[in-house]
Amino acid sequence: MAQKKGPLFAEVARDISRLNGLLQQRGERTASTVGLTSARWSTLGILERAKQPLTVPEIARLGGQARQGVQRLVNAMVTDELLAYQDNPGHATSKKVAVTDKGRQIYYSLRERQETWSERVGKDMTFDDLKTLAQLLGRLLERLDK
Amino acid sequence: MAQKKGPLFAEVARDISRLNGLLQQRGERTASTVGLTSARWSTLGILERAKQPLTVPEIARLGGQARQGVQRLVNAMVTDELLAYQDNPGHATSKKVAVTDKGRQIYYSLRERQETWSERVGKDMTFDDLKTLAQLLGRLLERLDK
DNA sequence: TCCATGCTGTCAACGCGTTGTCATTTTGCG
DNA sequence: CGCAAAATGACAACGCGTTGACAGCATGGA
Repeated sequence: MAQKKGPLFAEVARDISRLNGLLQQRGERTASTVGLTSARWSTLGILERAKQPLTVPEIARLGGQARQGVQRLVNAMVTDELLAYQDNPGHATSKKVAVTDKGRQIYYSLRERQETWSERVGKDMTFDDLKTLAQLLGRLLERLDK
Repeated sequence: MAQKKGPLFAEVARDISRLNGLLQQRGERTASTVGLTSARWSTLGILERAKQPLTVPEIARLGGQARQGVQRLVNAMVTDELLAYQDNPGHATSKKVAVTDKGRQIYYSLRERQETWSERVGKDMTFDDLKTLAQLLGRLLERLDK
């Protein structure tokens, strides 16, 4: 190997942490305009992308989070009528979680807003840059996931 | 523009959040072997990279965090003798924060460990890949920071 | 010099992630 | 079929990030 990857990797790790903070901060701000938090927003996103009701542990696995935290979040969101529990034919106690009309409506209004924002942020990156970035991050993710 | 960047950007954002989680989890595990947390580790890192004592607000700015949270962390680390307050000639109440010998020793033992780990993780990425990744993340960071 | 403005430390409340534990249900294997 | 192992919901404790508020110090301009 010509050069050490370690320091470079450390820089990447710092950048990711920093970016995550900025993105979350931005997400928090955007989401708050409709009374959401970024955690709730991304939970809605997971369910919408799945296009079907999921159990709490399934949501947790898809989001790479502890099921206990997701449980707490989902319970709160059910109380707020963004989500609703449905009976799960295959399981007596682990109910399916579905997005309500209210939740869906809020989610898509945020999606629009985020769309225009991300277009603006990505202004000085080409489509290919973004694709490369997504590809590299994906590889890293795959590597770290196991 | 040939294709929409929005969805791609959303994917990048999700990847960053996910990677941040995995990296923090890993950092937590590594740091815990010497009785540290990843937040304390990165605080030590900021001070070591600065190569000089800093005030709490300076640390917060460098880390992109709220000064109140950093203050709490630093106070705890001073109690644990990882950091120490020094008088600040230019300011009566905002003391400088310095790394103690104990803190420095722990930090560098972690650096070694992280070095070998990151070499292993970066195994299936070339040096150029990592460089490209760092460059793209840096651009994004710069864009979002303002 | 004085005073408005900003910076700093501290305390509090909150959101959200983690891990651990426990009782209960579900599962899959012998 | 039966039973051990895994999955699930719940509750708790904790770490660490945020914002808001408030009092005291620092700084710069009138």
